[in-house]
Amino acid sequence: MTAHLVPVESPAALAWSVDNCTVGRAMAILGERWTVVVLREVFLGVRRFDDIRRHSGIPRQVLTNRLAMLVEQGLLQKVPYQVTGARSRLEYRLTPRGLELQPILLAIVQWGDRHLADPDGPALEFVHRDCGEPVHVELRCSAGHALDNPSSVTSTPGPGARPFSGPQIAPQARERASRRTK
Amino acid sequence: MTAHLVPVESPAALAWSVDNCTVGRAMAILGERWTVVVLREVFLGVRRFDDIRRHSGIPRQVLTNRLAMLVEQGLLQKVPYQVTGARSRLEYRLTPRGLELQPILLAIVQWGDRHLADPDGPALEFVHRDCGEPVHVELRCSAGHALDNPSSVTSTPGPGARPFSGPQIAPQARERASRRTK
DNA sequence: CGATCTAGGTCTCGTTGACAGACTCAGTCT
DNA sequence: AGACTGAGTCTGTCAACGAGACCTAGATCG
Repeated sequence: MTAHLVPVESPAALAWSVDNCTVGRAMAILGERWTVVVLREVFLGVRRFDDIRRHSGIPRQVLTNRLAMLVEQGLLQKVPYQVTGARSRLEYRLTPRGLELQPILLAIVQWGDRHLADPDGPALEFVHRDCGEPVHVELRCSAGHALDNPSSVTSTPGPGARPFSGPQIAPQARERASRRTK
Repeated sequence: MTAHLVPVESPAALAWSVDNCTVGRAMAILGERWTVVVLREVFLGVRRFDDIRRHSGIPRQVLTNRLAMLVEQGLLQKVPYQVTGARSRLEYRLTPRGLELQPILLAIVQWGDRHLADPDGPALEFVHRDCGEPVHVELRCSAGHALDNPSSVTSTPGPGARPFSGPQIAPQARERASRRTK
């Protein structure tokens, strides 16, 4: 009889499928090494290809890909601009959908500044345009309560929840028919 | 004289180096395809290797790597557990540093639910443990003002700011030196 | 006893993505 | 005409991803 070291409960979340959880989908967009850095640049007002590239150090090809992907996903749009005495070119601006990423970006900045900043502090601060005070992200429920510690948040299945029907991976001996497309 | 199509201002952010901006560093951790999905699982209470793998569909090798990286970065820690009649094993739990990622995760969920959810709605909802009301992320400045639209946030150089000293990319001159060897 | 199950991994290998460096192209400036 | 500039494309190398098979220690079953 072995005494267990921590109480063993089976997490309720395991009963629910997660294959339509939007975290996975969002991270399919945001979860590439440079995507969020590109967005940071655009939020900072750096909107032109070479400006972004020089300012952030992203390789050309990668920047091309990321920008195209972000346009395709509807987070950025191309807007023509023209400096006097040059031909018209395109710059990248946030769409409304892209603007709504701001809380994500600020949450990342907030965490990064707290845990990854240089000893002399963060390079960049985000402030309220009206009063100049620094901005932070906070959690609040619809009843208006501020949620200050992480454990006061819990999760429940939402309207789109589906029961978790075993491993949708490979049940180990699935018919080995369809894979060979070579 | 060519009239320009949009007002052309040089963004102030270009004057400041961004190479110690914490967004880049944070994304070096979070900006891998599956990292945030792993974190979601752990936040949901799914803490064991195979549970995470089956529940989320992450490939084994990738999960191994992500977990090791997250432990190394101090976001997760290994805690031994034991189900009765089995040997002691390890599960992964959030460290305090990891728990502080919750706003990021919730900001992603919030954006994803709004823009990427199935028509029947999100699969998962996060609620206040005490009152059951859904949780959302909001921006607020230190003076207590709620910031509801993205343009009321602006950025200024912070204490660690350094002036931007040209392209730290390739200082290579544009000389057509050598023929390409095919 | 040997066979089997299970959790948590490795190993191998083909595909995709990151990245650097060179080349292109259209319009402008000298 | 020649050089410059912004925004790319092309090419080749190398790391990361992803699928599937294999491995291992302890528990259990026949």
